[in-house]
This record gives sequence, structure tokens and C-alpha cells, in this order.
Amino acid sequence: MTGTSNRSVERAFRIVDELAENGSGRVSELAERLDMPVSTVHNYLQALVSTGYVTVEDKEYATTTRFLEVGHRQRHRLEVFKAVSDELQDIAAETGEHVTLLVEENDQCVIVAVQEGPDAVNLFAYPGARMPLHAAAPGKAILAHMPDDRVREIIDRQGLVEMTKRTITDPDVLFEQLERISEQGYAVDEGERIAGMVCISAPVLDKGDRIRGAICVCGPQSRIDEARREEIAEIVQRAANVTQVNLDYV
Amino acid sequence: MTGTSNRSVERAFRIVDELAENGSGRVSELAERLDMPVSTVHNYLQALVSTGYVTVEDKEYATTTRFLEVGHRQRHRLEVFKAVSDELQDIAAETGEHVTLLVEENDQCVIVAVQEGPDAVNLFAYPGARMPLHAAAPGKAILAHMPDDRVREIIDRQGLVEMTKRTITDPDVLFEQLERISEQGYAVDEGERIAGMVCISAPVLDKGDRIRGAICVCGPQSRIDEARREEIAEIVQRAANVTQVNLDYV
DNA sequence: AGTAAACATTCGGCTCTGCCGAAGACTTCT
DNA sequence: AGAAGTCTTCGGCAGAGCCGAATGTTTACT
Repeated sequence: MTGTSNRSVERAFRIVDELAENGSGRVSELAERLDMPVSTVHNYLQALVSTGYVTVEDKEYATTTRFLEVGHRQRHRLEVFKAVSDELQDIAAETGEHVTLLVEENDQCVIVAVQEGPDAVNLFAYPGARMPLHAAAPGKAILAHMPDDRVREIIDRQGLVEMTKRTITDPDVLFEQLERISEQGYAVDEGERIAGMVCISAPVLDKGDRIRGAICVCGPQSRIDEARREEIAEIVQRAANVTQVNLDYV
Repeated sequence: MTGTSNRSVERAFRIVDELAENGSGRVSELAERLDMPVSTVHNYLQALVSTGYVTVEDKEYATTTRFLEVGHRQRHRLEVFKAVSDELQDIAAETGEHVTLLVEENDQCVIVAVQEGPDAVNLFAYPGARMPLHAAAPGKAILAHMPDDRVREIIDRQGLVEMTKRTITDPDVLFEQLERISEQGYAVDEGERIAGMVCISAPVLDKGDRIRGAICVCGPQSRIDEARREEIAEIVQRAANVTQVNLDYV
């Protein structure tokens, strides 16, 4: 964990990040945005093209489907993804809402799979999308099953960023909630990440009680009252349970 | 297009490729496989970790979900992907088979989206998966709508690799088929890429008649006889047509 | 437990590579 | 046609990456 790095690698991926950010990318445009000399950016782009991770058409550079490929390959090796199999689709059909599978990675909560039910609201949710752990139901479900000092580390490094007026920003409040979540077996958030959205999420644990991910259902507040919330909680917990069992056979 | 490159970038992505290939990755293991000094590989991995594209847990290095993210972002900007919207799902439901959307990239045929119908055989098909253009129905559908000299260039660079006994390996035979495909509006292959598989594919063209991609249905030969084949051809062509129209509004 | 073997990580001095200014080719405006 | 902007090539220099060897750490075997 020393500061050992490699400028070229860093720069190459900064360029990739920039391309991913706003799809486009002409040489001088990138050079300006990244504050690098034009000829340098040009060199890097040449190199990236020759790796196959970037293409150029009419001087317009863009990332290729290699990223999709690498991403999907990794996902297929993710045990919790294999274990969840058709559960997401089943829940989506049963609840009609927006269903996701999420895992923790680098102190963040990352969507691994998305399944939209027939009534799903159009969230900006796609595999790979990230969010803070403290600011949504799945993240809280995950934190609730981590050792306390690990949670504290994450808070130290990432802070408790406010995403809406209802986001939990007080560590004490958070820890209190995590306690309750771990007891009741599922987490809820009401507009803590996106105003007007309710999310209900259950954790997936392995045999050693290590947290492996969370299954989450999201829908608009207007549609999800107290009663419906408990109904969904049941469904999500059941799916998490099935996944948990599957984990042993993947 | 000169040989200008950057060793560090090249090496970094060779490491990523290796990680993607077989998920695993300890330092010395990679060093051996890539024929690089251990300390060098170690340095690169450190650099890659600091970019966020690679993680390490217990000395085991792996690619992160960043790749998924970058891939999906790019896909969302791909016009033909947006235009196809729910068509794939509809075809999958209607035919019960394995349905894909593919595009050309760097002389290859790449899967962009997959939708499995209820009876779909389990192909090793995921977004980002690549195949030669000449060896399957979608690739042929795409080639059929490219200028002849472009096709010839691709053959020159890539050759006509034999994937099964039935793969087309003679340029003359290929050109003859492309002619017929372009006339009849769809392409078929019977075990040319995977023995025992039949694929039926229709091209998606834009207003300028430029080829943008292909929609493809795959199923086992046993289930797809002459009559069924024509039925599916109808369905695929209809979907391609809808997509084509949508292209103007995305 | 103790020892050995395998592996990961740090260090540092040498070399070669990435660096970028400037010039030259294109392209796109006015 | 000229001008302004952009892309690409070139080349000499500085410092970044390189990797052998030493050190620390884990694993495996006796």
C-alpha cells in the first residue's frame, strides 16, 4: 500500500475515464480537459487503440466493447451473482418493481445486476453503477453485517455524504439503525438516496456469516405504503435466503 | 496508424487481459504467464489498483466492476442498442429461443445484448463476446451490407478461420452468399460456428443504408426445420425493421 | 515446533522510454 | 485563398520505469 505507482498507467486510465464519462473524445478536447499536452494525449490514444480497448473513427475516440467483455466475465465468476440466478427476475415479476443485486467494492455499493418489473420506475441504474454504502437500503444491509471497526473505517475514509435531506449523516444514528437492521433481517430507506423512492433490501450471507451482497427492491413512495413494505420485505428476504442456500452449490 | 506505442500501457492491459481471462491472479503467477519480472508485475498491479480498475484481496488480484460500468455506459450511447429497446425481449418470448443484438467492431462481430427465451439453449454468449464475421449468420448479415472492398480488407486481415466443418473458408463462396443474403434480407447459418446450431439473422440499416448491427435468433437444429426457419426469419426481419425506424428517433 | 521453500514486497542505481515543444500535414472555416 | 484550428510526426533530453537482489512474510512439509 505504498505510493508506488506508474504515471503511464495512471494517465492511460484517466483518459479511459474521461472517454467513459462523456462518450466522445477528440485529441485536443481530451488534452484540454485532462490538462495534458496534445501530443502526449495523442500518443496514449494510439497506445490504447492498439490494445483494443479504445477505437477511433473519424478522429473520434471511444471505448470499445472490451470493457463490457471484461466486466461480464468477472461477473460470471462472482459467486453471489451465480447463486442469485433467476431470483431477481422472479421478484421483479412478483412485485412489478425495480430489482437489483448489489455488492460492496472499495468502500462503495455497486450494482451487479438489474431486473425491471413491469411497473418499474426508470432509475438510472445499470450494472457497475456505484453509490455510498450509508445512503441506501442495500448499503445499510451490507454494513449491518460487517464488523463495527470495518464500518468505522469506511466512514472515516468516505464520510457520510448527504444525498438528500433524509440521508443519514450522523454516525450514531447510523450505528443504531444497523443494529436494528441486523436484528430484523432487512433494511429500508425512504428517500435517503433519491427523494420519493423507497428501497427494501435483504442481505445475502455465506455459511461463515460473511456478507456477500444484498438484494434490493425499489419503488415510488406513493405505491409502497406500510403494508406493502412488509409484503416486499418478506419477498426479498425469501429470495436472499434461497440465494444463500445456492451459494453452497456454485 | 504508425507503430507508435507505449510500453507501460501495453503491459498494463496485457495484465488486465490476463486477469479477465482466468479471473485469478497472484503476482508471481501472472509474472510467469506474461514472462515479466515479478517486481515489475507487482508495480503494475499496484498502479492498476490505485486506478480503481483492479482490486486485491488476500494477494489475489482481480478486475473490478469498473469494467462493467464503462462498458454499460458505452452501450447506452450506442444508437442501435437504444433503438432495439424491447424488441429482443419480444422475440425471445415469441420464439422461445436465444436472441442477440450484434455489431461490428475492429473486424469482428460482437454481442451487445442477449435475451434468452424460455427454451433457449445455454450458449456461452454474453455482452462483449466476439466471433469472426464470416462464421455466423449475424456476421454474414453485416458483411452483406458492407462495400465489397471493405469485406475484402477484413478477409485479408482476419482470414477465414474454420470454426466447424461447415464454416465458409472460401472467399468466392462467401461473396456468393453475401449477394443472396443482401437480396433476401436475412442470413442463415447451420452449424457454421457451433455444430448443431442454427442461427437466423437480419441486418439493421440506417437511413443512409449504412449497416449498424444485426439481430439474431439461435436454436438447436433439431428444433428448427425448414418451415420454422422461415417463420423465425419473418420475426427477425420485422424486429430489425422496427429497430431501423426507431433509429431516427433516438 | 522448526525448517525450508515459495511467494510478496521494498530498494536503488542504471537505462531506456515516455515526454512534449516545435514543425509539418491536414481540415475546416471565413 | 488565406487563416485558424486540429492532428500527426520528429527527436533530443530528463526522469520514469525497470528489474536484480535483499528483506519480509506466508505456506508447506518434516
